[in-house]
Amino acid sequence: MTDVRNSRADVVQAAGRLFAERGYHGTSMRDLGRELGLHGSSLYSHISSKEDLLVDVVQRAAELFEASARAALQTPGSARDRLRALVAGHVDVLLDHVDEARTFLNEARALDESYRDRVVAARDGYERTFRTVLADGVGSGEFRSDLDPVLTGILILSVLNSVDRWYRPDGKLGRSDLVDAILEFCMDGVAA
Amino acid sequence: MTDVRNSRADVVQAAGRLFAERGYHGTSMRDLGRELGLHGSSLYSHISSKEDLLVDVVQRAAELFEASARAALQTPGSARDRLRALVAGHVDVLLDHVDEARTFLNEARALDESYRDRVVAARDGYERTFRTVLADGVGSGEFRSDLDPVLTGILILSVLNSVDRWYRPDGKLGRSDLVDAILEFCMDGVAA
DNA sequence: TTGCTTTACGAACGATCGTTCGTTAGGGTA
DNA sequence: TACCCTAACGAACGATCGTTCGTAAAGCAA
Repeated sequence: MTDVRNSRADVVQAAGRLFAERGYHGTSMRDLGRELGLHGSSLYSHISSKEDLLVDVVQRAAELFEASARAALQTPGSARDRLRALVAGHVDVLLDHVDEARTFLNEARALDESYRDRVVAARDGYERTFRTVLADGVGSGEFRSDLDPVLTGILILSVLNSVDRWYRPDGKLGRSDLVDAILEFCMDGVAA
Repeated sequence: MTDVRNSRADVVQAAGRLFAERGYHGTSMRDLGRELGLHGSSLYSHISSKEDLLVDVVQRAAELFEASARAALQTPGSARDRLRALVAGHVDVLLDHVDEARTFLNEARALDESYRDRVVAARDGYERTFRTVLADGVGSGEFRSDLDPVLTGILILSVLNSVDRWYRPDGKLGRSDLVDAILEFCMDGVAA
């Protein structure tokens, strides 16, 4: 009844799950097959290599982060509002797509050079979005004038990228509470 | 001449380097041998299994972090002084022993259950040190009374554990500048 | 000198790796 | 009905994995 056959998307999703949990090199094609109730060799009906899977997962995460940043930049209002949107968007991507995000953050080194370069470029561009908003806020007088946008952007992203390591959505800390807490922790060092 | 033969410590150190760079599963014994100018099989004159190496590297990092925390706790003065010592000590361990620290933080999942449990316990104890100092500061009125020691400890450690991902010691930001910047970023959200 | 210990070699082991290939089962379309 | 295409099988490939073993060279102790 319900589809017993798998699609390429199913394979990519399961790959993201295992790559995030055990790492790319810690996941064999037979492991991945077992996750879907398949033989390892059957996966090649959907993909052409294991690295293809990693590329797909990482690319998907990159797109999600980029889309989130683009949306946040279009938030009307102050630089602080845009920073808030950036942070909230990052948390959303991280928590709604844990596997892809984790793989993006931790397993990109397993890609070979050309793909890895693209990941680094994506990461740089994303980080630059934070820097830009921070610099805007400094320019408009919203943030402290001696704030270093580069360093502050890095520190905020450090906090954000660790969220999935400790946050449990079933606890008493709801997601919006989480975003508020992070903003408070970071913004207090930012406010003018 | 200078010793041409390797000791167990050499092997463990090289293992830390490769595990940090490529991950445990991404490093073969023959890779590790090549790093030392040896055949893969020769490593077994020094160790009894690959996992032994991971245990050694991770254990060494755990000891370094624990020793740093113990020393910081004995710093005389205010809670803020002890927090400063904790942060500076963490940065020192992270930057002076990058490979062990990175492996400790990222590759513990490759350990089998009993060892992994011990790493988690060590991590919890270390985190508890931060919580304790933060709670002390709240109790003494140094830090904001509504500060959540658990959450704040996690956020500070998030910043700290990412340092090795971006900090380059040859840049214009010296190590003490780095510690100051982190403290400022975190403490502003902490001060009463 | 003789002998012991440490370190390294290099062939070889079985297991597992990513992947290929010929085949088959089944649902959708004509 | 006949056809085709997708998804899956399962055996098998060569490569590499962690590891074992018998051996040899070198330094130190007797």
